[in-house]
Amino acid sequence: MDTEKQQKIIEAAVRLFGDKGFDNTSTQSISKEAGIGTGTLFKYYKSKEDLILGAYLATKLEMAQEVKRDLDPNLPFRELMHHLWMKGTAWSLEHLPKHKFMMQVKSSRYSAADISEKIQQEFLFFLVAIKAARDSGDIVDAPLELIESTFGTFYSMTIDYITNYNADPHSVRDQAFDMLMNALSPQQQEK
Amino acid sequence: MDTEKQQKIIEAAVRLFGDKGFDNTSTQSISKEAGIGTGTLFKYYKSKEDLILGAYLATKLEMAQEVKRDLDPNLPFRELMHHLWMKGTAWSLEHLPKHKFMMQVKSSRYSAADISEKIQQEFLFFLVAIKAARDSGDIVDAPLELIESTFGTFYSMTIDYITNYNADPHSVRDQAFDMLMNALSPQQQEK
DNA sequence: CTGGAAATAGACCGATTAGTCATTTATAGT
DNA sequence: ACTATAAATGACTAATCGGTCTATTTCCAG
Repeated sequence: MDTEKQQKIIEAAVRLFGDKGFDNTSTQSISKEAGIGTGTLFKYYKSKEDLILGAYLATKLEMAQEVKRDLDPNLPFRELMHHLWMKGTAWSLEHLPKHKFMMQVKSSRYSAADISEKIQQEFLFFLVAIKAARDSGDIVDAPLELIESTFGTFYSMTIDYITNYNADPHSVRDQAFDMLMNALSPQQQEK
Repeated sequence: MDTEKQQKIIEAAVRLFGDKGFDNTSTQSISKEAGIGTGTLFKYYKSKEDLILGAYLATKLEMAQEVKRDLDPNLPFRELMHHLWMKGTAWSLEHLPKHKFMMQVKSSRYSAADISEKIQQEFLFFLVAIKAARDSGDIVDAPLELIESTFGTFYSMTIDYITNYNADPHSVRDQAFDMLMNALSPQQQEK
């Protein structure tokens, strides 16, 4: 197996998938873009679904690595989130096709237990930090997964907004982060 | 043109699309589900894309009507949002296939200027209310469309969370609303 | 240089699709 | 009852798809 060729395949697939969607991207066009034969593609990935999930895992790991660089997991919650937010938005805006591709996979019917698990592993520290912050009353007392989803939806909304409206990345990124932190702030006892 | 038959088509299309996605739903299966011939479908909608957009508009208008029932547009911002939130979540949870279908259209390549405009018209009061609240300092001073997107993403996240985790709709709906209002609250001058 | 194994290519296959069109069926006016 | 018009039908078509298979090229050990 030629890992360099495999890299070419993934790059081509992510680019085309991200651009035109899974169902409008034929395996033929991917192999052509990667500069290989149709049959060769299926030696590396036994099906289109396999390719999608393989590319997803590779891309997600690539992003995770970048986002976790120089990260001190013992930082206070807000600083930890801020680090992830800044590194994450920068990476996504620099690699928009990859970002779009990953968003597509998330909202698609494609998923595989082993891949989801590997990714969850990679972001385990994130869940742990949320739990710690919640238990110590630093953030809202809501289900962990709801808090996680809030982060995720805010994140993709922000990237979408910046790209769709050609908005200034810095100001939107900062403002959205403040809004996110407000959303997660402990609810005041009211009325 | 038989509007009753058209209704049947839309219902069948929304159900199937919402369930299996556009690209895994053939026009044949839609016409079969609607109890009509393949050719008839294309008398009512000149293409599959036309059908998708037509069904989208019809479903969106149906939801808008329900959500705006008994709505006093002069309510204070928070109460107005609360009304929309309660009516909206109730409708979406009662009509999950329709909700899923609309989410799919939003994140798809399908869009048409005239349809987007009609829908925008229908929710104009919403933008106006946001603008008024922002101008009077009741909520965060952010771009209108960013505030609107925040509402939208919170909304779909909440529906997704409730359905995916079989969570208690009432408590999640209420908690998410509080988080949303916190996100939109005016940022305090800091540091 | 040689031979055999591994990697590659792309023509090809069966299946499926959106959309068409000749034909049949229903409707309505006289 | 008859005819003209409109509506409905589903077999059909051309194109495209994911995936296979065999002929060919590449590679390297001896």
